[in-house]
Amino acid sequence: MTVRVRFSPAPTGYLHVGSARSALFNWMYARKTGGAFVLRIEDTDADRSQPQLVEAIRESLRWLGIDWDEEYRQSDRFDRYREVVEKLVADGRAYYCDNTPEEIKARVGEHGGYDGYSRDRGLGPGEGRVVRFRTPDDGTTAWDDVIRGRVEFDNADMDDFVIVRSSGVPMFHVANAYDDLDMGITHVVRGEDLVNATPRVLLLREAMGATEHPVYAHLPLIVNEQRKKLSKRRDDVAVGDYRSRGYLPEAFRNYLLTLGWGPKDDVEIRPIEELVERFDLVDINKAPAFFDVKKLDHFNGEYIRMLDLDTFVEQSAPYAIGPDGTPVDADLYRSLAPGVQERVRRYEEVPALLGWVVGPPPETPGKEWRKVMNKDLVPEVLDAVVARLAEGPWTPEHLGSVVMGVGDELGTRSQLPVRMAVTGSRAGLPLFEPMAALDRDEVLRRLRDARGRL
RNA sequence: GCCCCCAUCGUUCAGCGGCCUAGGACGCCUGCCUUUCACGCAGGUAACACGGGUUCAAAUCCCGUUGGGGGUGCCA
Repeated sequence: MTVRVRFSPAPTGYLHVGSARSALFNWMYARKTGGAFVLRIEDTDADRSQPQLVEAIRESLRWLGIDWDEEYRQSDRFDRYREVVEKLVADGRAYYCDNTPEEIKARVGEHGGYDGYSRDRGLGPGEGRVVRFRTPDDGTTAWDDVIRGRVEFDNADMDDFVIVRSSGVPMFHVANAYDDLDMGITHVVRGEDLVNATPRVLLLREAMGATEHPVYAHLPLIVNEQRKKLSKRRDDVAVGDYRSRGYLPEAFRNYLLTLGWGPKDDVEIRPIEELVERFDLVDINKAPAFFDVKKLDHFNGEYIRMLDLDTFVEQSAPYAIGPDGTPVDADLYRSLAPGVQERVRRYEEVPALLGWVVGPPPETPGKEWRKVMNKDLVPEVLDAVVARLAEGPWTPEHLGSVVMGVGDELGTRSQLPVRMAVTGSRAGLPLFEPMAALDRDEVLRRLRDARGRL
């Protein structure tokens, strides 16, 4: 039997970290087994689904290198769902119900939820009527989850849930159950927040005549520092945001994979092919995992440093800009790039490294400034450097020998105060090459300004 | 409230009854390299939630406690 998995997002928001991880694990499994990966847009809720978000989701998946073999949209399939629902009604497995939300609230059954009042009233379709699935009153519904082991629910705890809205539009459970059946999905890999939906879908499948069920694998949730499920509201989770902040898709994908799973040989950062080869659903962890941006940054830094120089320059060039957006000269950037490459963990860090080359240096926090500039001999260093830089060749080599020479003569570290004066920071790129790219007057002005502030 | 689930360093993955005086990675700390920072290299810090069983032997199996999470929609 060939494996068929699916990723089924609802287009109610941008692709976020949690869904991306679900998509990724499905994709990994399909690629590992040579199976098919189906993208199914679950847009049955017309009020909340936004068509333009479908393209945004597809775009984020593509960015992550997650490609799909088939694509469907549930809104194209309403007729099919209505047809199976009619069959369910005819078979006595579902029924029309005219109870209003207020009435439902009053009608709470023994186990909570709707008490099934309309079950045998023989209602037909009509204005304001929904279709409910008639859940069994006893017995249990269970499955062997690849990740969690056996999970069991008492049918008595499930109320007769709505499967078709009063608007006539089918809902999640039917659409999902029918599509998995119709599309021959063999493995359902999704977030743990969906476990409670599984018995309902299983019951629905049986009512639709299914004799076999897919293998279910419920992924542990990705949580924030409060250990709560990542939420679009509270947390910074849109995949697109990571993209624009300068994370590499390979790094992001690789990091995502280490949440809930890891290769047995402990080598975490490696080509996707090797990860696919070692991946298996049964090895996925049960406990929720915290999305640790610090570790993501480390992964991203590693991936950035693995890039060949041309690729790095090409990808990071848009970030080589000053405070007002002025781009750094392309040739200059290229010559500076090796130094940039080993210093950034995200491309968005690039401007801080060389914005001072095309714009004013950033305002240095007073504490930082004093730490460097309140040292002995700083005035002497700055005075000497200003004096000796007034003329002479304007090359990195000469700047270096002047600054270092002053330090040698005065027996102090001369680079730090000069760096602080010129770049506004005590940390950064090797100083003299970018410094030589500034005008002599500009450098002298910055040095004198700093001297004046002492 | 009711239903379902989870529990190893601060974080993450490993460990599926003896190889564990618990390993890797991130973070953090120290040192080396270096007249900045970073990279790199060498070290270090730090965990089996608790209580009962089972067993010759438990981080590993069972039960309970505690703590945490998910769900409980005419959302998916």
